[in-house]
Amino acid sequence: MSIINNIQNNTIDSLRALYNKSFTEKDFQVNQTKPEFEGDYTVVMFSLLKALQLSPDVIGKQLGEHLIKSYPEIYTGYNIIKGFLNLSVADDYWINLLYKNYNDICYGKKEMNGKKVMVEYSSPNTNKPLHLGHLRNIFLGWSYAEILKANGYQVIKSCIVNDRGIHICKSMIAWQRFANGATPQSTGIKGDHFVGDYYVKFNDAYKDEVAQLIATGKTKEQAEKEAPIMKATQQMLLDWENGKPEVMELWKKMNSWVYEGFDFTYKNIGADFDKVYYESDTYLLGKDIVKQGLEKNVFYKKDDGSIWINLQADGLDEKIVQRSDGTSVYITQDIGLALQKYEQYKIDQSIYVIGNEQNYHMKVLQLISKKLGMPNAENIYHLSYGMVELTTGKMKSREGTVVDADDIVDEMITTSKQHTEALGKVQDFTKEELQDLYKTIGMGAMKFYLLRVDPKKTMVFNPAESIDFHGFTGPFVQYTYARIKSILRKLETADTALNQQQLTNSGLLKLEKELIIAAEQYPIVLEQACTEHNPSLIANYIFNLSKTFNSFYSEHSIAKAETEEKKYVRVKLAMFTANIIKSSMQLLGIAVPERM
RNA sequence: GGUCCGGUAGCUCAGCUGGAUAGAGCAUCAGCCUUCUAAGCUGAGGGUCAUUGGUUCGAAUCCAAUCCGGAUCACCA
Repeated sequence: MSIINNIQNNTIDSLRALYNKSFTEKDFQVNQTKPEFEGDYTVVMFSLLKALQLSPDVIGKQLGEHLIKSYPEIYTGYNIIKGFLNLSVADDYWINLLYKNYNDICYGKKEMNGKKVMVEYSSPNTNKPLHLGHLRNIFLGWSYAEILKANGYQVIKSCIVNDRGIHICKSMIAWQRFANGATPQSTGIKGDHFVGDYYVKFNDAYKDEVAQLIATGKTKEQAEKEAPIMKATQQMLLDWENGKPEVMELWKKMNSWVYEGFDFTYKNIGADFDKVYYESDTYLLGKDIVKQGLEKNVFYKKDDGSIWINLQADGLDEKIVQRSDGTSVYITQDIGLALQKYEQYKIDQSIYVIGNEQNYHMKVLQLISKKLGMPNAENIYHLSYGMVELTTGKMKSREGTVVDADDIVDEMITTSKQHTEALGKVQDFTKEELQDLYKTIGMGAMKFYLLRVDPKKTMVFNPAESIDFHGFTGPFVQYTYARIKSILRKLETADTALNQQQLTNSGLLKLEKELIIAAEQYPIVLEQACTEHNPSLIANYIFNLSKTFNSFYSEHSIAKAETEEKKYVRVKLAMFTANIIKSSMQLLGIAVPERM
């Protein structure tokens, strides 16, 4: 049980004993005491005054005395300032906590709870390579899936690949017309970039054709509709839907190039999936559901044959679920897939990591699912994240300001190499060890940078800041870990009798206690990150823990502690910190080096 | 126009289920390496928490209005 829980329970019990009144933990707040006051944790008494009809001084005194008397193993002192009851917690309490947990690599994690959750993240189109926005999505989804696991859930990581549609046909048409049979192999260009280049070529050619048509006197709308390359693309989509062999073959070939490229990137950044869905398999799903919905009068048919749902009673609008020509729209397949996920895996929760531009769409999806009475409708959760912008504004593919995922990853690794070489600390590393280290640090910086911000907020990507390895960064935390491991290695060889030290009680120094208190909070943070769908809580926490350790480290020597007993405590403290850093960074997808 | 999200230090962000004098990092300035890794530590300056009103013992936090920025409201996905 956490210290805060203890204080809440003890306070409730004491108040009942003292005043014969019942309170819950919601009736008063327990905070960490501000550094300028004496004490470790504080009970805020203002909210109790009315119910008890007593002054804060009286309540504080009686409550403080009662707590010390009833729980001497926890509370050693108190003081009252205005309505704040500041409690001092016994050093033994902290030391026991330290000894109990310092070597537990599962500290903070929960037992399996029997619940199954699917987390869908990274839903790429197969006509363009991944970019910075995808990275935020992928890191977020992956990390949140790991946070769920640490909180006792069974997790299925999934991905839906948007591998069909008009946008895919665009790159296919462009390849047919402009490639002269070129392939990623023949050009040496990574498959997803290769295909993406033809998508760009399509748009260039399309723009030219539109301009020419306008020059002949057509309006812009006419020109956009009539441009031959666009017509060819639309024809290709029809051919695809009819399964025309040469179109299918080209489609398969070009997608396979893209997948090869994606696989490389996913592997490079440490993303993985348990189940991959393809839109080409799922786009027809949902039509049966539409039919059933029509019978149940959830949907209705307009005169032209199109099928709709009216969501006006829920504050939304009418929404089409099937076109007049009988084909399905985006939302239709999503309804189908939502049901399929449930039926295939019997999941208790279905989480979608998707950008906030689709907030409306996801709201509609959930609402329709509910109205259809789908079993999992209540448990659909949209983990909505904000866009990544540049210091110069939004990323726009048309203006070529999109930051490519592979490029930025390479850049981070190169930068970490330069920093590391400049510091000259790891000259005895082998080539392979160096490569590993550069990647660990570069990826650590990148992931931490994208994960440290509250997911739902739009964030600004500042290139100079992202490659900074000082302060609130991944490498700062990694460095803290490496320093601890360095100390522990030396002590291991120097002093094997360390574990035999007996402990008397000589009290904890301020920074020692601060560090234990910070470590004690990890399980709460881990749980909070889960319930709030927010990995940034972990990033913020682990930075704070690392900072606390670094202050402690510079102030007090571990190896040359004042006494053997102090040394013993500090070694445990260092191990505790290192274990928490390692396991929490793992939840962010960030590795920590033994040396750097 | 409707709906949703946001506005906190020069910049990037915490804090938002109301609590003590609003915090970090970067940048700027001043210190600290013969002592466990200086990718570190210590300190200084820097704020009308968008504005106005309300709720109360107490508001960056809750409510209302206003201003500014963004997203979305397709027989696109």
